[in-house]
Formats: sequence, structure tokens, C-alpha cells
Amino acid sequence: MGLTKTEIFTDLQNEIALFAKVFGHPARVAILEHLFKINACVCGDLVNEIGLAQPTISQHLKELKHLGLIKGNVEGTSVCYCINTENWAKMKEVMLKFLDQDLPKTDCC
Amino acid sequence: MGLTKTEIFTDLQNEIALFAKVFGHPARVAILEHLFKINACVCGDLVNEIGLAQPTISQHLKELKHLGLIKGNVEGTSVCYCINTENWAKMKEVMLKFLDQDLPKTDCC
DNA sequence: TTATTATATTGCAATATTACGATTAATGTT
DNA sequence: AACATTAATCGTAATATTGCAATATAATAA
Repeated sequence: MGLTKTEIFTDLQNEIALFAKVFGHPARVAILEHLFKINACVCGDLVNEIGLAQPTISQHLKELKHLGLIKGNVEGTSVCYCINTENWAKMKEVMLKFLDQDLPKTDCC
Repeated sequence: MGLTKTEIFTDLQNEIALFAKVFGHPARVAILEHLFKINACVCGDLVNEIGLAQPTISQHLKELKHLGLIKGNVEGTSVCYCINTENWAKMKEVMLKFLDQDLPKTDCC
């Protein structure tokens, strides 16, 4: 059906999946890495930086913004993007708790 | 097109996206959490534990196994699954490096 | 051998995602 | 006002994902 049955999972499980999903495309990974590298607002050059068409980048930015991981600020004709550090920290906390599970080294099978 | 242009991204960006993608579904998150909680091989009861049909669970397990995050061990008529701790640690390293980027608190926009 | 049990595979329908051309909207420039 | 620039939105085609019924496979039990 292509329709995820979110209702049978916990809120936390769905939240983890939503965050993970947004990282599940290399373009969005690249966008975020660029924003971290530049460490400032980036206006415009994301389309040049990543090799995808402008509407495609715009779509990826929308998803990142929708989850609150980046902020967009209108600056004249262009829009400047940067990491939303507060929300990034919140996301990180959730994801680290999930990833940081550990088991004794003894594999059972 | 629905076809991710992996060739324009770095290997690392694609690797991060692949790991993230597999976490991008709550059923797979739930399966992993269960395996960590039980802390042993789990035979059979994953279908009961998660509320999805057997073929669906089997498909999710296949994806997790394909990325090397879990192991399956045939035990009579059933198959027992557990976390592949080595590969989990490797994945964690990659993902932590990506998530653990930090910026000064001063938001630019 | 025949049945039983447990899991995998196949096939398919419904929905989601990715990508981009064309267009629109908003602002700045002349 | 007319034009230029930049980014968002719309529409659409191609592909991917999700979920499950039906079936196949594999091991054990009777």
C-alpha cells in the first residue's frame, strides 16, 4: 500500500523514523554538511553547491525546514538558510539515545 | 523520476543516507529496539511483537540484514535474529560524526 | 511419507519520493 | 512602470516503498 502504519508504533519510534527519513537522502545530508561547514547563513549558492535543479533543492530545503532543522531568512530577493541549532540539539538527543544502545560483545548467533 | 542521483554525492554522504533510510521506518526502529531490549537472539515473536503481517516483517528484517545491522541464525524451523554488534558500532561511528556537528549558539538568522 | 510449523519470496495495489520544466510570487533595479 | 533576479509552487513522469495475500521453501514431527 505504501502507507506507513504509524498508529501501531510509539510516538518516539515515529519521531526517530521521521528524523532518520529526512537524513535518508544524500542531497539533504550534503545540504546540512554545507550549512555546518560554512557556519553562517547561506543565500543562493546551495543550488550550485549541490548538483540538482533549483526546484529539487527547494523541495529538500522545505523538508528540512518542516522538521525544524534549518531556518530560512528572507534577505532581499534571496533566502538565507542556516542550521536551527536549538532543534538540531533536540534531534541529536533523540537520535543519540537510539543509536547509543550497546550490548555486551558476545554475539549470541 | 523517483531516482536518487547518488553519483553526484560523496561515498560518505551516500553511506549516511543509506543508514538513515533504514531507520526511516518505525517498524525497523521497533525491531531494533526490541532486539536491544531482549539482548539475545529472538526467534519468531517479532511478528507478534510488532503489529504487522509476517511477510512485511520479513521484508523489514531483510533490509536490516542487508545493511549488516542484524544477524539471522537458522535454528530448526525458525530463524533467530540479533544485533550485529560489530557493524552497529561501525554504523554508529559514521552517524555520530554526522550528528555531532556543532555550531556556536549564535544563530545568524 | 504426510502433516506441521516457521520464514522467505512473489506479485500486486496503494501510496510516497525524487527530479525537473514551467510557472508564479516577491523583491530589487533601472 | 518594466525588467531582472531569486526562490517557491505546480504539474507530472519515473521510480521506490509499504503492506499483505498467496505461495514457496525448509526443517521438524507424526
